[in-house]
Amino acid sequence: MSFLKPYRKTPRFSTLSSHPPPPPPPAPPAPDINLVGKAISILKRHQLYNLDSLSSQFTPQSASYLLHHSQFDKTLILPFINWARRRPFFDLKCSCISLHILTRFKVYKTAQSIAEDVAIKTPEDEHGDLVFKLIKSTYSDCNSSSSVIDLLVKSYSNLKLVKRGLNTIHLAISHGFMPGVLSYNSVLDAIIRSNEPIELAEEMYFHMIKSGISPNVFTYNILIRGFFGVRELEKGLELFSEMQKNGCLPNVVTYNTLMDAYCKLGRLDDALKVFDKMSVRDLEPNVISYNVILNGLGREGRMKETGGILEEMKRKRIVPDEVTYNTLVNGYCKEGNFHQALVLHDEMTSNGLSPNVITYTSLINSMCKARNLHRAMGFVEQMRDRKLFPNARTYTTLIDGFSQQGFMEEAYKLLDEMKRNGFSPSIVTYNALIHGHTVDGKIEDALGALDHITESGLSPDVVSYSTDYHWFL
DNA sequence: ATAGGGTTAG
Repeated sequence: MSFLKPYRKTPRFSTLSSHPPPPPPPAPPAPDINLVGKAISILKRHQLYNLDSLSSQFTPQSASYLLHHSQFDKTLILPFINWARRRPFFDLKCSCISLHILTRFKVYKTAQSIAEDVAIKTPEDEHGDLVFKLIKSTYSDCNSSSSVIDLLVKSYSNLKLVKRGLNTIHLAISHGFMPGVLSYNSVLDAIIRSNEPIELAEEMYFHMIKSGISPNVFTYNILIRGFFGVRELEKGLELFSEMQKNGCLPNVVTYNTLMDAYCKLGRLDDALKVFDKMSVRDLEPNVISYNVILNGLGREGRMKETGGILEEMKRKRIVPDEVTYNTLVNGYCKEGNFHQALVLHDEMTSNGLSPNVITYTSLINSMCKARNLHRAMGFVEQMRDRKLFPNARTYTTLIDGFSQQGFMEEAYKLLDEMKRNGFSPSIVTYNALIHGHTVDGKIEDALGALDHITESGLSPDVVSYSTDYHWFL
């Protein structure tokens, strides 16, 4: 990981004949001490509403000055930050000072939200150097600690800005800071969620150990999910035993992760073995454990066995949640048992749970698959009556439903509506349309839809081409 | 303050 470029030496002192030294940069305008004094006294009297009249007089310098001056007065500074953070004078430096203050007072939620705003507002800071420099230069004046680095890395990771997260860790270390386990965990999670090569996650894992940070149960859970996700079961299982060797006990999340991974690989029986192992280890399965198993049964067309599982949940007083019902509704839909799906849909409401957009998307999908578009649209109506609105997946499901039967005009109307409502069509949406044109026999339109993919910044995938390919045969 | 479950295409 070295980006060393050949270093070109420039003479430290230029020749006598050269230009005079550049003038020092202009000093920033001084803070308005008067204004700051007024603002502080308003804050001391808790008259936040009176601050608004001063808003237009504040400069970044005055705000920084106030932040710095009153940084230890918690009841004064927190309201000020909340008031100031969305105002125009609240610049990058103000944000950084606030991050130090907020993490010192453990007000992580606000801190993270400010850090994310900063990240979004500085897209040119691709590697996070600019923000890091500011954090470092304000660090000691704010009596900060390395946890501000954790917060920053976590915020980058939340936005899947992997490069910035990774580079911030490296910058921090090379400047003598100590990123904690949270920095590593969040960046590992971001790597895996953004489908970066798993080797990168592995490299960071080794890096954290070399830097003296011990992985915890979160670290292992994140990595196990990552390795199973790319079908590297041996590596995942290796970590599962490694964690125990290192004295880190797997928890329910670890077991649920393993079970779900097995289910998604079509190995329900292995998932059930893991389930049994849990009770041997004295760990109680929770509602998520059961949902994972129910979903696994549904995927293999074994809905008959769900009854026994639900019984067991009842015995153990584990209350089915929204996800449990959605899983069951979806399972019955896939089996073509609409009757049972609707029974559960009703049971949901009578148990105080509300069917949501996912429940309806399952039902709509099964109606589309049964080629009953009328009933599919009926469910869309029902959704609207319940103040639920189709999401991108619902639209894609409907577009596919209409396309499958060659109703392309309706399909494109739905595409329009989808865009109007702020959803971006995905590659799946376009592939459904392409397939539709092979149904209605309009090859030019199929190729046109293929063009729409690239126009919208996506790239066609195997499905796009294989759909087309059938047509040329 | 970080980890796990449910909806879409050939």
